[in-house]
Amino acid sequence: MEEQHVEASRLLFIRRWGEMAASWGISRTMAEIHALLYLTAEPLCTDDVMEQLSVSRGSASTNLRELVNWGLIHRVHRRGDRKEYFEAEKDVWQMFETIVRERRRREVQPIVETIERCQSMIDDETSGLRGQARIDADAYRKRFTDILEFCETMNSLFNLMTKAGRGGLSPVAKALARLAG
Amino acid sequence: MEEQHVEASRLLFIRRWGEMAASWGISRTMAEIHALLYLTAEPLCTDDVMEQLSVSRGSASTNLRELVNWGLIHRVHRRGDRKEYFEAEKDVWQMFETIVRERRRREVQPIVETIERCQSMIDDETSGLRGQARIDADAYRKRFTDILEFCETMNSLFNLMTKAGRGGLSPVAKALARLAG
DNA sequence: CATAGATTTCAGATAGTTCTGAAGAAAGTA
DNA sequence: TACTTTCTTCAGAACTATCTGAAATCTATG
Repeated sequence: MEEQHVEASRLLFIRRWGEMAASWGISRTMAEIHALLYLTAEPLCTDDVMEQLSVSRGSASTNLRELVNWGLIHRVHRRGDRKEYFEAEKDVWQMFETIVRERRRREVQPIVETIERCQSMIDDETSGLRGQARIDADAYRKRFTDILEFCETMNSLFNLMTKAGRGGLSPVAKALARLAG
Repeated sequence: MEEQHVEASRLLFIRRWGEMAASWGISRTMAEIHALLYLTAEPLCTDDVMEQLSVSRGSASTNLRELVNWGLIHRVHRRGDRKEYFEAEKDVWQMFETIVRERRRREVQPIVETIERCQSMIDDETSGLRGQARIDADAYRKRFTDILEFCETMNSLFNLMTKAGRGGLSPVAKALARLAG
């Protein structure tokens, strides 16, 4: 086999992409399927995925559905063929935007909602407090506000990143450099 | 108890911060300890953490060490007291920088290294390939390059952000919001 | 250097997640 | 309708991550 290094690089990438999954809150198999489809030019069917990654039909089915839900892969129907095929989004920036949108929804949004609730809980009560209790409440209020601002900054950063990809990094970099003084 | 809402908001925040942990690749207890220390004005010792969060000594010890490794909390020594106390970084911007730095190291860096290896594996071999094998190798090269470019853009953006952050969170947050539209 | 208090470590227990394989549903075809 | 192929679902199995509790280690002090 002359292409053994090419094939090895393919396997290495799939493996590593899967190993990274844990720190992204994604299951290893789901990430491996995504990597496989990202590298493969033609759409693959469930049996291809099962065979290439050595996973069961149930797992392949579930993880493919989840990837479709995320919007990272699409179903492809071939006329005259009963099977369903799947194809990954190949535009990296589009992929990134999708991942960011999902992660923001899962990670940042719940915190924002909780903080807002925490703030209103404190506001309900602060005016009636005196002495140390009042001081404590004010300290919490400050911490909650800081976190909220932090989340908003994260959101802006995410927006900025997706923009940066489209127009190129340079305009964003300049704007930030100006800010940094 | 007049402060029951204040206390409730404290518990709610700690709980939610912990629940979020999974999608950040951080253990729940570690996140809860961080939330507890973030909200508490005075440094706490291991026993305080054990009592307030109902966790074992071993778990408290391990998770506190891990938080120190991340740089999210500091050890505080009190003269005349053998116990060690822990205090969270309260500057949210500093916290943001720390989290981003760690996540980049854990999530982005390994991918970059893998891609570089994949690329060199392909380069070793491409010139000798002809026909379909050559076309496949070129396609892989393109996919790897796309991912690498993406990682580099992320890195640049993080660098700029942390630079921009020196002047305090609020102006940066506002400027980012404006930039991001 | 012996002791008591504090911290760390780690083998085994527990809890949580993901996978498997087979049954059943759905959809196309004769 | 009966049959075939494909897809989905889900109970139980397998695996992984995290915690517990106690023993070992460390450290300050008389």
